[in-house]
Amino acid sequence: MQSEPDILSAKFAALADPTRRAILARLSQGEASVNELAEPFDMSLPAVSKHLKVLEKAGLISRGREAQWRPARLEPMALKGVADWLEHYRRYWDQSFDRLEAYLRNVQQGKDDGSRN
Amino acid sequence: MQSEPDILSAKFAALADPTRRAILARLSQGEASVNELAEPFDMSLPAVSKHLKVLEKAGLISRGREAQWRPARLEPMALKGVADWLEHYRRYWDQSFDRLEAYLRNVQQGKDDGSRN
DNA sequence: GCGTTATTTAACTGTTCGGTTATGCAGTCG
DNA sequence: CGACTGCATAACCGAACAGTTAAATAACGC
Repeated sequence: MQSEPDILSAKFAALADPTRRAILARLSQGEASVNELAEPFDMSLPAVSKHLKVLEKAGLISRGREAQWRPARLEPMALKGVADWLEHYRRYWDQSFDRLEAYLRNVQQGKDDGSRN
Repeated sequence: MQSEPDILSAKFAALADPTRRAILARLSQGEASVNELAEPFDMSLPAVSKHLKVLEKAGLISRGREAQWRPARLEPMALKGVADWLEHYRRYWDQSFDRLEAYLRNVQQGKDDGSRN
């Protein structure tokens, strides 16, 4: 049932909410029930439940079942998918870093041409 | 002008659209005008203009001004911000990272047990 | 079965999003 | 100047989003 089109968009969208990122941070320290997850937030339980559903549809978490609890746990490989997308761009910011480094070297030598900022 | 609250959310939200990711991919090969960027898409120009504004507000691109063109260029350090957030979770998916970490700990203690790899 | 706890679903609401068309505006060219 | 190019803004629209309260479901403990 994960024939979702454009799962990457779903992941990014899920991560675009601070509440959901906080939930992931909490889950990185272990499973938690909905009530536990909701506790830090000034928000109704159904709202948290909805956030969990978004995270689950994005594959970022999965849910278990223990008696009347439905613990959520992190599904880290989903985050790897995001990281893999980003990796393609790493060379661009590393390269910028290199240029900045070169610029700073020049400044230090009193060779700043003033062309930047 | 980047006093935006929750810039990370803005970045994730900007990345959550396949059109915008395609624009970034295009820009990774160099600056481009709005018309050039819009060309591959079955979409009006104002729509693309809006996407660019979203990307710009997220800091992912910046705009120049050359005569009547407003070329967009990639702002890669913004992506680094996203990568840094993700990095915190790397250990959860990357087994070899754990091994590396353990290895480095051991090296630092001069206690390398040679078990890497 | 009954009450309690944990969670989801339903229905509703205001806001944001992604697109449209129409219009405006800046800069270039003749 | 006036026409044309490149792009942005305005106004609008339907769909999706993030929240609410109220009701339903599920599993437990008596």
